[in-house]
Parts: sequence; structure tokens; C-alpha cells
Amino acid sequence: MSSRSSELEEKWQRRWYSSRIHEAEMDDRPKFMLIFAYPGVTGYLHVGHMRGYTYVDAIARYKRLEGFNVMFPVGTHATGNGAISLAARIARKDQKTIDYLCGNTCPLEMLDELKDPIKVVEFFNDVYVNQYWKRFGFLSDWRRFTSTINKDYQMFIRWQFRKLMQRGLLIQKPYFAPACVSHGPVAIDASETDIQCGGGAETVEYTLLKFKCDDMYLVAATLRPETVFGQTNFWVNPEADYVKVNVNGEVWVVSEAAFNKLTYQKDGLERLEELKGVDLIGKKCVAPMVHRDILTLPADFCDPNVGTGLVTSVPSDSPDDWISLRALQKDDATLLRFGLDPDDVRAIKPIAIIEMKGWSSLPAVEVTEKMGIEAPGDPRLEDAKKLVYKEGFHTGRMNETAGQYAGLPVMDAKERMKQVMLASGEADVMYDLSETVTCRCGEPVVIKRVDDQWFIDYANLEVTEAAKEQARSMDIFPAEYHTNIHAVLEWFRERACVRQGNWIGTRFPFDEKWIIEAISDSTLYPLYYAISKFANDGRLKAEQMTEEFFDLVVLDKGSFEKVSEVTGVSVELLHQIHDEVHYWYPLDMNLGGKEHMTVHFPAFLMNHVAILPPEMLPKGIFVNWYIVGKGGKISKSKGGAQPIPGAAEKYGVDALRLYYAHIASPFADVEWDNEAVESYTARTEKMERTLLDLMTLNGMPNEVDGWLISRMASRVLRVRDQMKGYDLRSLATEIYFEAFNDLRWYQRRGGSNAVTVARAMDMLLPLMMPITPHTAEELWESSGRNGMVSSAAFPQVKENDVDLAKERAEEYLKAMMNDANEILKVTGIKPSRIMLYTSATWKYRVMKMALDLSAKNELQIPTLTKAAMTDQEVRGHGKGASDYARKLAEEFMKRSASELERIGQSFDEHAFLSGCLDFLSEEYNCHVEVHVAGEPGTPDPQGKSRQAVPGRPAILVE
RNA sequence: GCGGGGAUAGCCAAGCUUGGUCAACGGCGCUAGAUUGAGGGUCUAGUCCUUAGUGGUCCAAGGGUUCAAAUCCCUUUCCCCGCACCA
Repeated sequence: MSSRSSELEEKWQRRWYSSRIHEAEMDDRPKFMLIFAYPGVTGYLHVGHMRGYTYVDAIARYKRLEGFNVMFPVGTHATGNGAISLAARIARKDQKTIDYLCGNTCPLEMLDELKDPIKVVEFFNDVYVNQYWKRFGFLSDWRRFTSTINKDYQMFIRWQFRKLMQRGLLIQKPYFAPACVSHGPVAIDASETDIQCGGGAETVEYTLLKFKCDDMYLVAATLRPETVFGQTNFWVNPEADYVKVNVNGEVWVVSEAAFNKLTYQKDGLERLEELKGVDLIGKKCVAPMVHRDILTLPADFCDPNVGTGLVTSVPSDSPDDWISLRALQKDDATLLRFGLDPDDVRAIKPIAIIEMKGWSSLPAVEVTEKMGIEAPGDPRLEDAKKLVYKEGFHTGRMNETAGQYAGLPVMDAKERMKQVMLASGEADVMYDLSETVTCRCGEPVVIKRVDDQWFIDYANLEVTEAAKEQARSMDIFPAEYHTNIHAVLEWFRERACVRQGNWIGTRFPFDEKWIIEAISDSTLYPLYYAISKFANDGRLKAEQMTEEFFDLVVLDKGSFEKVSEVTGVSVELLHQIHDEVHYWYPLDMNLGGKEHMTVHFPAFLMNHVAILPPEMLPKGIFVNWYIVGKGGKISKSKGGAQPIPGAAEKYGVDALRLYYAHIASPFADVEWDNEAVESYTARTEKMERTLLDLMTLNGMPNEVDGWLISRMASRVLRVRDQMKGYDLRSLATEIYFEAFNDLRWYQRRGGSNAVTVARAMDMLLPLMMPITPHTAEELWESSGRNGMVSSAAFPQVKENDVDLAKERAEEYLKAMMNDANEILKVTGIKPSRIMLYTSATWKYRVMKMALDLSAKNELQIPTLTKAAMTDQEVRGHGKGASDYARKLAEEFMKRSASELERIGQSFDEHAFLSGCLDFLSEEYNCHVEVHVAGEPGTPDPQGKSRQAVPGRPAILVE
């Protein structure tokens, strides 16, 4: 089957592309422009990635049905180091990389070429377009394809940055960034493209506390500057090597390792003499902020590689400090060895400084007791520290020892006290990595100060406000993100936008040593798709895309003649480009994965708002979640990572497209599951078979024809409604499941009319086109329709197509059959005769009374009973009548008005069932008859007919 | 830490914005019957309990609002995700 589907896919793709229906040109229709956030060129993609891309193509196709002139361009994002590192791995003949490439679709003889990163990008651009997007039948305008390392694209980015500068949004200030000591800037991320290990590391900011000690400062590093009021002593590792450093005239003492790190962060450091830790023990030093003399004591837990290798001791709140202090106080031998006065040391007591809900005033003491930690070096100290720190940070408040900071929450006091100590010169700052990071070259990665780092000022109030304002009026899906994006924009701050080092991308126009970083060159780019076509077909040269050029075609600044003169682009072409830009923009929809919510989407919005006029601002954002492998990421070993072309071959493209559209809400992760995908292959085939089958029918119309038309028409209207929110899943449910069931039922009920089937197909096939375009085209063609369904219009529905009475009647029949099945199941009878009794006429009268009373808001048990009993015909039925009235009143009083309206729409049940007798006899393979309950002479051997009520016939099986 | 999302029947997964048509779409799995030379596939029915059908209990747990709650409110427990020089 799959080879057949591959053939069909190829056939229709060839037709679409050769008839050029995918190419977007201006005309007088309303336009709709949508993109997916282009993927980074980092290697082969897997089936999970196609989810979002497929949504975009399906939405694009749906918008075509609605009569929009749709622009759906694609591109790739090649900025960064992905291609470089891949090329490097190929160059050094890394076997894993070679297996990976050749195991996919890379021919062996390509490898040599791929040592060049640019070739890597070109290679994957081709893979993405031809093996993924065209393979899936996307109606994208391929002529507009662009990639971020293209010369012309880069001209656009340089222009964008000029505009940001003119808007005052580029700022320069020092920055502390990870860098290899020999290679310069590197990226630390979990995928570890730049580095060998340490992908999980974070940059941490230590506060350096300076303790005056003789003519030098002992410098401790802490993450908890707010605890200075609880300092009781100072820790030195007696075994470690320390070094005296001249820092702008002050003499600091730090570990050898810390000195190395500081050299990347501070200027003018001068290394003086070395010291042994042991030499620093037993001294007095002055604690910052509190200005108390405290004693320097030995502690093994001071790691010279962490912070400065010197630690201030706060035994009240630091489990390490408390345990070490207590151990030392009991350890006469050590006290003696370091010549410490035991009385002095034993006099040290923790000082309570922070109040925490549910904790004693000395949390470090409490937590170590609870956990039974006795000795320094206990691995559980790490947990104890985390626990106390976390609790303290959130629930803690400074107590009265904190003087002017008393009563402040810890999280506020921390920052305030740090700032005060920095201002007074008692403290400084040092950055470090939370774990060891090693560069690909083997050298360590450190935090390095960059003095002239450029940032985009996303904290800018005016732009932030404008972006928030714009977001309010946009279509943003899911709705939660529409709400949340305001907080994200608020939280968005300056972002380093250029970098140096091993990186491909666009040169920063104001200083060519910088290369624009990967997020920053992909924010305004959708606009460029309106222009890329002209660069791609050679009519426009990259060097002609000057600032004046973009100012003119995008911002309407300057004159066509003048720009033509300067750039050599003809006035006509300038007009054409200008008009295209303004025809296609604004962007109607930008779709991207959930990872973009806190980075790309806010940056995308801010850049648009900062640079473009209001009428060109984006109108929609759609966020999609992922397809994941079992237990998280898709991985080769677990079977989800199959290459896209392979999956297309195996399951069929339409089945995959239906799978993406229907398997779950776009706003939830989905576990890839081969069986689930197979079921969509089966579903696609069943749908096709059923429709082909129906097309062969050529019988007379009967009572179900109107029903089928009504069902189809109702579904078309519902789809139109649901697709206002781009709800592809509902579309899939309506068409591939609900309408499918309707078609089945139509056949089962004896429907066989060619005219009816043709009308149903007119409604269904166009709505199949967005999700399963190849199947829809094939059916469109084999049913003799003209042209291609991909260019068809939205199905016409006439007002009287929908006939709710017919729909209700069939529902009634199905419900009756359910009841009958239930009885047959429970009794185990194999029926020889089935008797149906529709409700006695007087019950309809009572129901009418109940509805009337309810409409007047007067429905009560007594009012209905009374009304019923004043009616001559009803009254004749005595107790049965009053019982029914009471039951009905009880039930109706619980119902809403709309429900009652639905219930109240009765039809001639007897006539309807009479028309169904042949069908029913066939279904149950026995004689079936229908009677009206209570009519004289009605055969009713078991008295079942009394149970019949309006809408629910009584049933007797024999 | 900051921010966000979730918990629905054997499994996956809709519904929750706008309470009532919800015993709760759909799919998978399972059971039975039909079809087929077996198998597979396809079709039909069933798949919480109960029952000659209009009954009961249910949507993480507990409480509340309401004539009415999977849906609204509160509390608790447990899971997951994103977070800037990574795309």
C-alpha cells in the first residue's frame, strides 16, 4: 500500500509544482501570510519536527479554500556554530558523525565536500526543502527560500541593526560570558556543541567579602551576603595554596585557582607572594558590615577551586560551618596543632540572624540534628545546605540583629546588603561556573569579562509597552500564552546580541569584529520573504540592498528615483518590491515550538514594534508542543527517530499529516507511537475506500438522503467555525471520523443515490484537502471533478441543506436500536419478532403543557398535574396520567431552556418508524412491527406499551 | 529561583473559556458475531456496576458554590515543561 501512496504523493506534488499553484503573487484577493519559525541547520530532523511544519501547510491550504491569497515561505537558520562543529567532526573523520550522515541520506562521496561548513549548510538546506517539505507536499513558495548566511539576507540584518541603533536600542556595557582560555567565547548548552563537558553549568555570581587582616584582605566568596550578621569566624583550608594579589593597591588573599579566574574578570591584577593556608590560621580579621574581629580557623571543606577557597563562617545558617565548628571545638589535637586557644574557639556560638516559618532560630543546627549529620565531609551536607538555603530565601526574614535590615525578607535583604557593601568597598563581585567546563580543545572554560559587549535593550519601556499593546490585539494560541506573553515581555531584559569566536553569521555593521548572535538575526526576517524572491532570481544584487534601499521599500522613506540612482535598481523594480512588501506584510501567523515562548516570540514582537509602523505589526502567534519519544526525547534506540523520508514511505504522507493534526491538541506533548501512526494509515485508507465505494452507487433517493446532506452541511459549518481558531484537530475529527461514520450509516440505511453522494463529496473533499491533500486530489480526480482540489473553493452550503428534524429522527432511530440491543444483550433472546410502540398521544399533550408552563416559568409538580387533570383526554388516563405528569415536571424542572427546546421538537415517530421497518427487519433478521401505544386493538401481550413516552418508544422482543 | 502547564475510565487522549444535550468525542487494546481457505484485514456489536432498556457510582484527593459541576471557587498531594548569547 505504501508504495502506491508514494506514487500518488509524487504524482500530485509534480502536478502542484508544475502548475505553480504554490507560488505567491500579488493579486486583488485578501492575502494571508504565515510561516513556521525556520529550523536551525544542525543536521537531520526527525518525524517530530514535522508536526509544526505540517500545521502550517494545513492552515495555509485551508486559507486557500477560504479564498485567501496565501504566502507560505520557508527558510533555514544557519547562524551559529552547528555547521562548523559538524564540518570539523567530518574533517577529523569522526566515525559516529560519518555513520550518522551516511545512515541517513548523505552519499559517501559528499563527505569530502562537507568539511566546509558552508557546504554543510547548503547540503542540509537541500535536505530540508526536498526530503522534508516537498516530500510532505507543502504548498510553499520555494522561490522565496532564504538562509541566514546568504549575502542578501545578511544585508537585511545589517539594515535591521542600523534601525535598532537609530532607535536607541543598541547599548554597550561590560558583560561576563563563558570563554575558552584559548578560543574565546563558547556557548554552554546541554547539546555541548562548543564544549567537551559541563553543558549543564550555570554562571553564578559570588559576592566577595573582604576581611581586613594585618596589611591584607582575606577575600571570601559567598552566595549569601545577607548572612554577614551571623559571621562568627573565618575558614581557611590549611592544605591549600593561596596567593597574595595586588588589586588596585589593595592586597587580597585568594586561592591560586581563584586568582586565575579573576585575571579574566579584573584588570591590573598583580601576583605577589604565595602563602600556605596554614600560615593564615589563628589570625584575627575584621568581618565586613559588622566590623567585628573574628578568628581564622582551619577547615577541610574549603575547596580552593570553588569561589576564592576562603569562606566566612555563619554556623547559624550554614550546615557546613556549624558541623566544622563543632568538630573543631571538640578536637583538642587539631587546636593544639594550629596553636589555637581552646577557650577562644569554644567560646564561638552561632548567632541567630534569620527567622523562618517552621524553623528554630538556628536552622543549620536544626537541620543537621534532624538529618543526623555529625562529621565534616558527610555527603548529606549538600542536601542540608540546599534545604536551608531554599527555605531561608523564600520564607526567611532578617531578625533584629540585622539593624536597619531587620524585618526584611531574605530575598530583598540579600540584594540591598550586597549593594551597600559594594558601595563601601567591603565587597566585590566574582563570576564562576557551577561546574567544570572544558572546551572542545581541552582547555578550561572560564567566565571572562567583555567590556564592550553590545546588547539589544529589550528592557526599553516604550518598546515593551508597545509590544504588550500589540500582543493584546493579536491572535495568540494557546490562549494561556496570549495572557502570559505580557509577563514574558515585561521580564525580557537586555540581551547580548553579538559575539566573537567560532561562529558563522552576519557581521555587526558598527564593528565588524562582532558577529550577530543567533536569536538576534531571526526576529524581523519574515518581512524579508517578500524581497528574497528578487534576490534569488537575480534581479536584485546583495550589494544593491543598501540602507536607503530598505528604508524605501520597507519604511517608505526617500524617493524611488534617488534610491534607483544610488543602487542601480530600476524604479519599476523598486516599486514592485515596495508593493510586495506592503501587500504581504503584516505577517498573519508565526508558528513555532514551545521553546520559543520565552526567547524568539518576544524578540520577534519587540523588533517588529521597534522598527515597523503599526500597520505592519504581526497579527498572530501559534505555539505547538512536541512529539517526544517514550520517556522524553526522541532517540534512535527507542524507535522514534526514524528519518522523515523513511516514515513518509512507511506510513504515507497523508497518514502522517492526519496523525499530526488529530493525535492530540497542538498544545500538548505527544509520545511517538508506531502503532498509533499505523492506525492513521488505516484511517486514511478506509476513508478513501469508503468514498470510492460510494462513488459506485447508483440507486434511487430515499429518506436518508436528506439526512446525509444535512449531516455533511452541519459539519461544514462546524468546521468553518472551529477553524477560526485554527483547530485542525476538530476539522480532522469532523471529516475523518464523524463524517466517515455518517457515510457508513448512510450505506447501512440503504442510501445509494449518486446525486446525494456527489453533493456529499463536494462538501467533504475540499475539507480533506488541508490535511490529506494527496488523497483528496486523487478522489477529486477519480470522481471526475475538474481542476485540482488544492485550488478549489470552500464548500457551498445552502441554507436548507441543514434539516435538524431529519438529524433528530436518525438519532431517535439509533437510540431505539441501542435500547433494543441492550434488551437483547441482557435477555439473551434471539428475536423472532420485535414490537415497537410509540408514545400514546395524550403523553404528547402533557409534554406540551409542561413546556408551556416552563416557558412561563410556572412549571411545578402541582401546576402540571393540575393542568393535565383539567384536560379531558388526559384525565381519562387516571393515575397513570398524574404519575407521568409528576415525573415529567420533576425532570423538566432540572433542564435548561435550550435543552427543553430540543426535547420539545417532536416529530411523527410512528410514521418515521414505519418507514424504517424494512431496514430494521434486515438488521435484526426478524419481523418488526410498530404500533401506537393505547390505540384500541394494539397487540401488547406483555403490557410493554405503557412504557412508551415521547422520544422513546417501548420495545417488546420475542 | 523565575515563569508556565497538567492529573479524565486498561492505555493514549477530547471536553473545562461560555456549568445542564457528559457514563463523558475519538483512537488503541480487549470480547463476541459476520466476512475470509486459515492468519491478517474489513464490517457489526460490546467493553464502570446494575438491569428487558428511562437506575447507580464516576472525571487525582478533600471541601464549597448551584436546582444542576469533569467544567466555577478553596485546600492538599503528585507529575511535567521553558528560561537568553542554545536554536
